[in-house]
Amino acid sequence: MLREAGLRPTAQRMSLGAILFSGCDRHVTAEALYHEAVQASVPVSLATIYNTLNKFAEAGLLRQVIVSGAPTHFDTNTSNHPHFFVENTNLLLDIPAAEIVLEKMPAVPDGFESAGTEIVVYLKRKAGCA
Amino acid sequence: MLREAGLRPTAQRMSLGAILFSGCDRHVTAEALYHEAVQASVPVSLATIYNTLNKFAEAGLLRQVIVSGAPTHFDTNTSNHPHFFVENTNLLLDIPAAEIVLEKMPAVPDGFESAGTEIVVYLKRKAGCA
DNA sequence: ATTTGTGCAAATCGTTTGCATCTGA
DNA sequence: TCAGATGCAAACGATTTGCACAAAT
Repeated sequence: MLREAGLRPTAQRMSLGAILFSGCDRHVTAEALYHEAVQASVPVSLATIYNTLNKFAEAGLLRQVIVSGAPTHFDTNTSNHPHFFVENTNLLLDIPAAEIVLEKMPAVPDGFESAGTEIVVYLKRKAGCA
Repeated sequence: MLREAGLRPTAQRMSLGAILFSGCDRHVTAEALYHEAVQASVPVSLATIYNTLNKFAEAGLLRQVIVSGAPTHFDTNTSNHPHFFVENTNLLLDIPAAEIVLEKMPAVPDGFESAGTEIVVYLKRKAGCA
């Protein structure tokens, strides 16, 4: 899988890949993945986590999701789908692509091409619910 | 205007407000607004710019726009509209709300309520165009 | 008189980088 | 052998904060 993506299959990358891709789709931050790796006794540094996540994203294995007020998240589901994000938490949720439909895409200005669309619906806890 | 928003009208806030709201709709970063203010001989510190932008946003006078790979932008157009963002620049553009239509909004999970939707279409320069 | 904002510098957070070392091709 | 990856610690950029002072109610 790494080789196919043009990445050298090193020990760390294989271990991280196993954590990320062996189960269901998931969202991680660098920090969270680092803790998981440490707990799984994967010898890896935080810097390498950042490098690896960025390489994976570059190679199309992961999708970067930027949200306001939280560190960058990476999504193992690389399809173009929107997200919910709960404010003041690290909770990022997929929205099934079917749940939201763009009626019409805006015309891209001359000389440019689209490099992807990000849609994030911010959520807050309803008043009264602890 | 400041008073209506529940903000104390100080000299700095009035000057910054004048820069932001006297012309057409615009997008600024803290750093950019700081330089503008300095050039306009407004005595203000960068920390105050940040405070002011955050207060303005909180009060609903500005809208925060988060983009990947650039500092936070603030939009004087507080209506809920999507943006183009040109990668590796600070160029943020409004997309008229009419240009994009959501067919269907995703159901908000139980116990939460929506706090706003962000839509950003990332653009890159077309290959071959310097 | 009291509350709130300001300025500065220092602190913080997330992330990247320089460099020496190691490792996979 | 040698490009590329790793680890560490230091550097970094954007933003926030603590505290003394000033200004607004």
